[in-house]
Amino acid sequence: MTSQALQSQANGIPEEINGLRMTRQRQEIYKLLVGERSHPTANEVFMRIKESLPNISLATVYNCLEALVQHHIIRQVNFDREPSRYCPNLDEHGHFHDEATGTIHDIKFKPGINLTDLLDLPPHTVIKDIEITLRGQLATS
Amino acid sequence: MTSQALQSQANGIPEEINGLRMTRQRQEIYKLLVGERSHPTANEVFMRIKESLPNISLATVYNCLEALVQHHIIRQVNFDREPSRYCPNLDEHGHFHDEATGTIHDIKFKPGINLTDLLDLPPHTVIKDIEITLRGQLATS
DNA sequence: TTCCAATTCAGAATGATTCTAATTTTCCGT
DNA sequence: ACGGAAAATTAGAATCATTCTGAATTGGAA
Repeated sequence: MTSQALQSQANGIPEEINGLRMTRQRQEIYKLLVGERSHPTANEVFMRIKESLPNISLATVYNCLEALVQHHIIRQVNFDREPSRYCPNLDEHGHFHDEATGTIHDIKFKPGINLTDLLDLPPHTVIKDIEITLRGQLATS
Repeated sequence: MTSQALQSQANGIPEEINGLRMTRQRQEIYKLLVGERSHPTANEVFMRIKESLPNISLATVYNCLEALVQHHIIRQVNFDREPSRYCPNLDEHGHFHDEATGTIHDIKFKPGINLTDLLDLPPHTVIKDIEITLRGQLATS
């Protein structure tokens, strides 16, 4: 392979992210997630990814998603006990679940807000992760 | 039954809460939840409730918990895709999951905090429910 | 090339939860 | 109290997202 190998590939995704080797399957899945911000489930990813990788298996989709999550390349989002959804937005943000349409929307925090300042936490607590989820409806008018 | 039936029973739980008839099973499950604030799973409730109701079935535990949740008598709490947990605390609060011990702690908000004020929500949004979950560790010293 | 580890794969297994259909209990009008 | 309808309970089967297993493939280093 040419010097290109050192930088990135035709599809623009580097060979390695956060110490995770970006195999073809991982690349395609990551690209799909970045492309459509619809917070798809593993099964939805599986169905859509077949266009580019017709022989991929569902187990691989789960494997890849888990690897991407563990290397902090994407985030896993859960609503109640529904199937997990996956999100390429790494900024601190919440998720709003529109009950009318079933769609998920990223919710930014207003500037200068530090969540932990607002919570009555026990002293010496080390917070690794905060998740905020909202459920409701986008008014029609 | 005497006039007692109109007010409440020996165990102190009324015959009806929020329009839900409090059967023996629902009473015992609710009492157990109020008694120990450990946020048990359905299966943990099932195992512990057998002391007072040896013949209860797991399906009934699920039925009762669902009925209590739907009538806003208790709350269902989910962490990632772990089994659901149940919580009798109806005040608005978050949940802190201590990774070291696996225990769940209720987290109050500091006074005067309105969560929705801090979020960059789309206009005309009707929020039905907010959930805040934290993951981390209680420092040892 | 050759070897070893990582990855992928298909299908089986798991486990929390829900469903089903049959009983039992409760409610209410008589 | 009595009878019937509705609600609740029950045991076990079914569901379904996810994880596991073991074999096959791939990739990278020597």
